[in-house]
Amino acid sequence: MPGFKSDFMNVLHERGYVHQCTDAAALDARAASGIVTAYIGFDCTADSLHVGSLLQIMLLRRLQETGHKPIVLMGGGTTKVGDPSGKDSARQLLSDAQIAANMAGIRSVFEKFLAFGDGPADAVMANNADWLDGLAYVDFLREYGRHFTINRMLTFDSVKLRLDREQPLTFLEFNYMILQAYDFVELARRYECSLQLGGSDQWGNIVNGVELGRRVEQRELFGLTSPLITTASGAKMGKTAQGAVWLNADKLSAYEYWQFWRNTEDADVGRFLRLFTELPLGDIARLEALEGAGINEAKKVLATAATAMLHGREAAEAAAETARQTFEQGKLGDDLPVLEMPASDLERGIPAFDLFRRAGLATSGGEARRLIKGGGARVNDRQVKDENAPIGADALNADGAIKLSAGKKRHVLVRPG
RNA sequence: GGAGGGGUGCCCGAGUGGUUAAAGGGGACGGGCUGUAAACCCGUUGGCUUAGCCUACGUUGGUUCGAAUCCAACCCCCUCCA
Repeated sequence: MPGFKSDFMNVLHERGYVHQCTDAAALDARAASGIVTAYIGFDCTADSLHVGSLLQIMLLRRLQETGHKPIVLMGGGTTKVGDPSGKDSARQLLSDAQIAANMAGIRSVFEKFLAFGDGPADAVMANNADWLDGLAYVDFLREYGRHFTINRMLTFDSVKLRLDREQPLTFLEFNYMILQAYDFVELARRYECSLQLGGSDQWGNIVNGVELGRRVEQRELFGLTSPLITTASGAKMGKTAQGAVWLNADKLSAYEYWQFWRNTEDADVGRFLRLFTELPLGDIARLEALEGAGINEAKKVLATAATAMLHGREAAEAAAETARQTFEQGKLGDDLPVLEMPASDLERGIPAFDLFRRAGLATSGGEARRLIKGGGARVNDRQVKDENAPIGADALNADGAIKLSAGKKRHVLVRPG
């Protein structure tokens, strides 16, 4: 690895954040001599971000740590268009109200990772709806559209993949890259922003922005992308038994988030520690050298560190403790998901399959029955044999709860409430 | 507007009148082995009040004892032509 002059570039390279960069040497010189303002755009397609976006958030955090200024760009405008990158078909169009609601859900997570304020290296938040919503179509086309050739746009992966696979690409989506390019120029004007970060799937969009900046503003802009993170066995990162790994606490508890990291594959532990925690590289090298079952200790460190960053130290420790009690001592941890059940229902008793469904351990009665037939369902650690057997108040343990388990890892506590 | 191809379960994809809740693969879930890992092996994978019933192969109608399979109209997608 070539030695860089700036902390920023050194840290990014050492920890494995860099996939491509438009001009690493020039960017390094810029970062070594003063504050660089950089941005990442986040589209508002859901009411919470998930771990797939965590790498981008970490990029901004590293940027700020090394003395530079992050801009979080909310895609209030671009979300109305929809990014075709990496997708086979257009997303359903979101209404303005949905976009606004999603943006509200997403915003809060950044405050956990970045320091916002008015200082020179404080993070700021912007919304591209502020300049995109009011664009006059013909003026915009004349001023910016002439800098884009169709010939070139057709060569970008986001477009090419769709066409190659004979999937429709609407003109609406086709415009996304132009709007994103324009975002970069607009941020350069408003904030002296000179660097756009993003995932590797954003390379085309980012390069377009860099070029547009040079053509219309004679500015030297930079782009830097991070690698696509997959697990060592090739799967896309960010799925758990329950679905997406959300960052908002109301969509995924600290305990479940901790579990997600705890279940990291052996081969990924070192890489994830470098990317998603702030442990010194020396400590990480020591942890990832652990062999056999020993590497589980490294996974716990990873889980607790990552969870602490998002949910706070206290919640992370509590999640670690719950996991310890549940998995290592066979007891009940306080942080397990809880299903509140009316006392009257418990008195009456509920068929086992229905209880598992209501606890969210199966999405339908049939799935719950299959779980039981397959021998994967347990009540208070005893296997359920009869799918219709009523489970009631007599199953409450000394602690006043019933422990339901689906498989070895998924547990829910049922409490009267 | 014209010609041709196509729309099947979470996804991909077979199936061209009955034994088809629909081959095969992927994914997912469960079990085994382990270390709450990977790999591998086994099972399951539409819903329900589950030895039964209901709903399903773009939509709506029709032919037939019987249709995902045949016919008609319509909707949507792809390719080429205008």
